[in-house]
Amino acid sequence: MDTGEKVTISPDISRLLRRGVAEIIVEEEIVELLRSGKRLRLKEGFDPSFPDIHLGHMVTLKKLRQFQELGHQVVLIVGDWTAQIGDPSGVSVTRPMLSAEQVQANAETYMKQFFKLVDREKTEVRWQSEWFGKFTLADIIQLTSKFTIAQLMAREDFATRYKAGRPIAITELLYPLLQAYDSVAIQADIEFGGTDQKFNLLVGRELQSMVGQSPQQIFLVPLLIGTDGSQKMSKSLGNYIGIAEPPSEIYGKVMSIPDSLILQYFELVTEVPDKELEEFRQGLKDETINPMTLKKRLARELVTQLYSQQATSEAEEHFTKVFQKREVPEERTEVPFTGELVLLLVKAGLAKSRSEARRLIEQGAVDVDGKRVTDTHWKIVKGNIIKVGKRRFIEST
RNA sequence: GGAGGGGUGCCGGAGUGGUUAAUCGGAGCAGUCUGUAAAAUUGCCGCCCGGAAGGGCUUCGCAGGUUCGAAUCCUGCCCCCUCCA
Repeated sequence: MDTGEKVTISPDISRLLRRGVAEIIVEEEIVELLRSGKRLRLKEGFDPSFPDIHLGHMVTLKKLRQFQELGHQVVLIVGDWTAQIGDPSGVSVTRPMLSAEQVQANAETYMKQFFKLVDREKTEVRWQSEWFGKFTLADIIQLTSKFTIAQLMAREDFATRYKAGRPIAITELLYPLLQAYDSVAIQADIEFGGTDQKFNLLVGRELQSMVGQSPQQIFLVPLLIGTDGSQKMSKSLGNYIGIAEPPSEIYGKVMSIPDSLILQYFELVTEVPDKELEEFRQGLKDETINPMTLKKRLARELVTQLYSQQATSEAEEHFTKVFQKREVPEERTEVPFTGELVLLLVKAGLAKSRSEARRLIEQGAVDVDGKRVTDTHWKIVKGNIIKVGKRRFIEST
C-alpha cells in the first residue's frame, strides 16, 4: 500500500538513532538507507499468545512511530506459527497450542493496543500462516539445511542451557529460523526488537543474504526494567504496566517504581527532551528535586500519551486523594450486602478463602468506614465502605 | 539398544518411617515507617471450624500395599531429563 507520500530524507538522525536505542547493526547502512529516499519496510513481529502490550514494548513502538513520521512503512507480523513454539527463554518450553479463534482474538486485542501508538495508515499486517501455511516438509528441510547446530548454539541462551545439561527442544532451535524466514517473506529492510532479540534478528539478516535479498538492518532497543526494579518488564513476572490499563492504574504503577528507574523511563517512554532529562539527572544527584515530583511528571506524561489530558488530571486527582490524603475515592466496587465481614471479603474477591479473609482482618488490613477492624466476627451494615490494604475499596449495598 | 538422574506447596529446593501441613530461599499479601520509592522491621502465606487454647479435613506424579503410623518402605503404572551407542 503505497500512499504516495514522500519520504523525508534528512531526518533528525540523533533523535532517531540515539535516544532509546541500544544497538544498531549496521549503523552506516541505516543512515544510507534513510538518505536514499526509499520507503523502508520496518518489521515488527509479535506472538499472539500474549496479547497485552506494556511499557517495555512501547519503547519499540515509539521508534516505529518515529520512522513512520518520516514516511516509512511498518510491517506487523502476527506470529501465529511461532506462538506455538514460544520464544526460547529457557523458562517455559512447552506452551499449550492455541485454538484458531483464540489466536484471532489475541491478535485483535494486540492490534487494538498497537495502534494506540503506531499509525495504522502506514502499517501492513501480515500473518505468518500466509507463508508457513503452505510450507511443506521439503521447504522445512531446505530452510534448516542452511544452518548448523554450531551456529544456533552460538545463541547465549542455548549455550548456557546446553552446558548446564538442561533441555532444549528441537522446535526451539527452529524458532529463530522461522522468524528469520519472516524477514525473507516480507522483504524487511529493518527489523526492530529488544536487545534479547539480537540473535534472532541476526539470523534473519543471514538468511536474507543467502537467498539473495539485501540483509535487513537491526534496530535494538534497551529492555525496560519492570516495576520491581530488578527484572525486565514482562507479563509473566507481573512487574509490568500495561498500556491498556486504566489511567489511574497506570498513574499509580508509575508512582510505585523505584527511584532508580525514573530517568530510564523518561528516556525510553516519554518525549521529554534530553536537555530536561539532564536537569532531572542533576537535580536527583544533588537532591534538589524530590523524586516523587519527577515520578508524578512521568506518570502524567505517560497517561497523556496513552489517553488524554483529562484522563491525566483525573488520575492525578485520584492518586492525591487516595494515597496522599488517604481519603476514600469516588469510585468503588459495589458488593451485595452479606452481614459477615469475612464473607464479604471473599465474595468481593479480596480474599481467596475465609481463612485468608480472617488473616487480613487479624493483621489490621481492613478498615470499615475508616476505622480499623480486627474482629473476625465483625458484622457489617449496608452502606459500609470497606478498605482492604492500601488501595482496594468496596461498598456493601 | 545401554547407563544414570528425577517428578514435593506459585517458583526454586530440603526432607528417606512418627516430634512434617512439611526446613530454607525467592515471589506474593498485610502491618509499622514513608514519597503507593528504597532500605529496615513484623506477621501471614492448603482448606474449614473456633474468641482463644485448639480441632477437623485434604496434600508431596498416579494406583494399590506393608505398618499403630508413610512424602519417606514395597509393587505396578504414567511422565520428564542427561549421557553413551
